[in-house]
Amino acid sequence: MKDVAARAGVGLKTVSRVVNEEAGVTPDTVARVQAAIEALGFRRNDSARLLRTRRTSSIGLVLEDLADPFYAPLSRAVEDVARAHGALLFTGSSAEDPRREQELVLAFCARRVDGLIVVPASDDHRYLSPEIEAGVATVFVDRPAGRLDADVVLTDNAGGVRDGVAHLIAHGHRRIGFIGDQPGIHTAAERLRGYREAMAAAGLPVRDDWYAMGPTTPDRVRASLDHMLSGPEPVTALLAGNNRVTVTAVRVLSGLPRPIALVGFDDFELADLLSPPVTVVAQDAPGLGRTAAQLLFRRLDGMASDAPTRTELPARLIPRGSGEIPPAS
Amino acid sequence: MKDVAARAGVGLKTVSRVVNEEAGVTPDTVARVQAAIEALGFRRNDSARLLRTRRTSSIGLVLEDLADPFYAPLSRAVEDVARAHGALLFTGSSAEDPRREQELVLAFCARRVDGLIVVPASDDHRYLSPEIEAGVATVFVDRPAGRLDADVVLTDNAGGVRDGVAHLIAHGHRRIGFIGDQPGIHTAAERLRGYREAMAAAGLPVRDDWYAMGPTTPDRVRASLDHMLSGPEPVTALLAGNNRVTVTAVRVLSGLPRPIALVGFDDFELADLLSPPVTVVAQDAPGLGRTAAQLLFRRLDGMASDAPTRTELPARLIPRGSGEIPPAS
DNA sequence: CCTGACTCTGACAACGTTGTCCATGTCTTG
DNA sequence: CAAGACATGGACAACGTTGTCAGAGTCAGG
Repeated sequence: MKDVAARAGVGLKTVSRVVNEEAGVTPDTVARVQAAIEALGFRRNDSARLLRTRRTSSIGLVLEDLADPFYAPLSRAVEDVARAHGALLFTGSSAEDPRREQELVLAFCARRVDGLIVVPASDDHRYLSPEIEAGVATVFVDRPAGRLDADVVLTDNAGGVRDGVAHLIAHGHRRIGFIGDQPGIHTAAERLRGYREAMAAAGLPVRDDWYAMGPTTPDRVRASLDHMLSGPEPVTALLAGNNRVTVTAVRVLSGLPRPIALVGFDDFELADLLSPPVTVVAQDAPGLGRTAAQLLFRRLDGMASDAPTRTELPARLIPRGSGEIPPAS
Repeated sequence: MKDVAARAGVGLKTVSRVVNEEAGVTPDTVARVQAAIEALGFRRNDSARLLRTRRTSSIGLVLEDLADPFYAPLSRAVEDVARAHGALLFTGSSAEDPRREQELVLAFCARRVDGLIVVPASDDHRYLSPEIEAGVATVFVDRPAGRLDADVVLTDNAGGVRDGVAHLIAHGHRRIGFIGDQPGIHTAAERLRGYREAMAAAGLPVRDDWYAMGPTTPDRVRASLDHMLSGPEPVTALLAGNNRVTVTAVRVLSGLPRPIALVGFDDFELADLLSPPVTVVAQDAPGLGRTAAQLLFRRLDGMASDAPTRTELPARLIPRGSGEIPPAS
């Protein structure tokens, strides 16, 4: 910048003014400075600029896995909102590891991001309160923060599962199974709750061997499913608690002599091309990201100190056929 | 930091030393400083630090769409390598718009990222040469840079398609169709080349109505496919030039009275669950990202000025059945 | 007791920008 | 023509850190 000033024969501050398109510079001078910038290939150093202005125009996004088909569109939505607000996006995957989540979050804070969007991997976010007090706007998405009162944007997991189970009930099922992720994960617990509520609302019992919670590896899902199908009162329909479960379920069910009704949680590409096409309860992944990001920027634009909010986005049942298979009589 | 120094009763530089775990500070002093840091909730401002050290420990990734099932795992692989090198990752989607690509790249440069990984959306990257000369390591992925000599990591697109076509030929096909993306896109052109080469290698002609290049919207793909199937010498097998084409092709083909052999380019989840299971030529998306990122950090660690390299990763044929349907006699 | 070597520590400048404030020159108006 | 208003430009400090260097203290050996 010094070089540019020298070459254009003006003061440092004048170059700054030109770069920032501030008013109060003669067109003639502007031209001279522009020429010098061009000639020297000068590019403003935003790090320095931001050190001075104390706004980095960047936000950090921490999620479980950037490559996950659910989080990828969420990230993209966040990115779009960030772009609209002139901010750049740092991303990081926590891989469901609380320590890694914290590392990432604190690294972003050290970079002095303006705001943070976090899909919690840990259940204790008190480490964040000094940062929040220091002015880092923070929005949690998909799962609520642990031991911290902060903005959160969620899917109505319980409601979605209720709709899914109700769909199965409406098609004549009475013995319905549920396979979900580890109960410590908030979304998994919520979905289980939805399952119980829907069954209860229809006056149906829930046998202990009709539901299983735990890691959603193919082996485990397969075992749980076998168990549900071979007990004294085998289920005639299954609600799969997330997309990994759904995929494994489709594999197992396709090998069965007669089909079993299935509703999956989370939509996935090509669900409509399977046979039978898979009915799902779809979350609005881009919606979650967009909503969270918009909330973040609203905080940044002034409503900083309002009370934390909780937003719930509906899940949507997409009937495709697999939920409409009637129970064997 | 000033406050910390005052509270601990030491000089500014000593705090700096403690924060950076530099040697040569009495354990006693370290403890006092640590206590002060703790008490004040101090966190080093990396922006300032990086202004001084001229290394931001961050890299920028520009790709077409963060949410795309091909690019998401690529990003994740880049992120993992970056983390291993202690760097943070900026991401941005160009949405195949050259202007947006340039905006993102230059914004990252203004932030003084150490390096850049770019999936080109434009065909002219000369705007990058001043940055590269200024020391920003740059690696292109998936497609080569335009009018610029730079590192690039590619899939062997032509080779992959050759294998796919050879697979179809091996199963008795002679009239094979190809539907690809717009010919201006490097990967699409390469794949078309592979198709032609494989046909030529087998001594087979290629009729003009056997291949179609253009936007891969469902409508267009459907039209192209109809055309190939209804001409005087209808194709008996299809090579789909990317995953969007594959999906549409599966939809159309499943409605046909008798099946047609299909090989898709790019693997996709659940391909094995469709009926028939879809044979594909799979790219190694994480491999592309990993290789590019590793190359980037090698550049950063010293081999800055070596000549640009070109790396080609193989594509892998995954036979699943849809390519083994014999031609109607 | 002096010297030299060594260990800690702190003052200061610098990184590249922007905000503040003042100086200069020009124009308008009474 | 004088005086004030306005437009333009520049000097300087500051943002929060680190690199350089030199000063202060400690210790061992002569």
